[in-house]
Amino acid sequence: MDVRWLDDHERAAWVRLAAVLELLPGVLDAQLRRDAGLTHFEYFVLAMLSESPEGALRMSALAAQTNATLPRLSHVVRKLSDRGLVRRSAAPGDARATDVALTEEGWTKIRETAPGHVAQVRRHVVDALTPAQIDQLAGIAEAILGRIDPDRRFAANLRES
Amino acid sequence: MDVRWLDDHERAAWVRLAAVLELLPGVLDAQLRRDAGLTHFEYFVLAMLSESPEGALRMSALAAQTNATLPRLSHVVRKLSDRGLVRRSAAPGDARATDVALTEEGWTKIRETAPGHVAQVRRHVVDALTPAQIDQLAGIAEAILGRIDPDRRFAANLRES
DNA sequence: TCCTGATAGTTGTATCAACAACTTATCCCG
DNA sequence: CGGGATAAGTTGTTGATACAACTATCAGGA
Repeated sequence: MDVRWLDDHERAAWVRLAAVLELLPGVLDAQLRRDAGLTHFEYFVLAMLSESPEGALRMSALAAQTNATLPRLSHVVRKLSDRGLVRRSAAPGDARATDVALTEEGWTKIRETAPGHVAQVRRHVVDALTPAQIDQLAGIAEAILGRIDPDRRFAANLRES
Repeated sequence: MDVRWLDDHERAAWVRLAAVLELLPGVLDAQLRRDAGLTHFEYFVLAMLSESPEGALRMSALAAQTNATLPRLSHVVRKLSDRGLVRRSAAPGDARATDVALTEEGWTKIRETAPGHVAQVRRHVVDALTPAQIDQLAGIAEAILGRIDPDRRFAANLRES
């Protein structure tokens, strides 16, 4: 088995990407925990709901949009429900299914939280790049997604405010 | 508080980057768990050791290079030690400190594991990009790191083969 | 010398995510 | 109109990480 190792350019790029992969999630998570008492994943769940018509989604649809397994989502939704941010209701027409909807407090929470999160994204990512780099980044990430998520189960309708 | 929301270009780039942030670690982790029974973090620990002179490092130095807290590293090293991949020894000259070194089995493990991991990185990242994009990516990641890790505590001596 | 503060690590606890097992309901085909 | 197969969620258990508390050692100054 002979290995195609990375050349200098490739390694420089990968090493830096790996560092971003390691550090950036922690930075975003920390701000949300501190300022809103939310995990990044919990924030993302609320955000996806807020962008759906009526602020409600079927559990399995929500799981697909957030790239979560159903068990994971179930636990998280239960806790969000305990905190009064979402409400669960039996889905009309299919007795197996459950619909999740933002409560009034949930709407308030996401409206209050989004600006700080966007500011964080701006500070640490968007504003660090030139307009040309922004477009390059879109192309690069798109190309990588073509490999790791070929049928766009996840990234399809992503729209983080 | 008026918010500077993201425009279309910015959002396109961020949404895709966020998707990569969400999916890529899982892909890399899965391959290592399946083929080597190692967490990505455990692999990274072994890799950092393998690139140090003598294959040994002080605990705190290893923690810095892997961006881990000392408690986290302590737990992981204990388990790697139980599996016979590393050995802990009192550091000469400072009775507080601990040196961690790869065992012969540890060397074997990292040599066997590296090719598959590099292949994975190639398949999902490097080979998805043009040479121009490789260089763009290095620049973009570098710029982001300038914001999230200004004094390069982490990315300094990163050298993932 | 001795005392204070800082450094290096370990251990224990609570939180979060992955996986497996289970319940209930729906679909579809004979 | 059964009945097996699939789908939707929930619950329980395990493994992993963050955080806090603790022990032991070193460094430096009164």
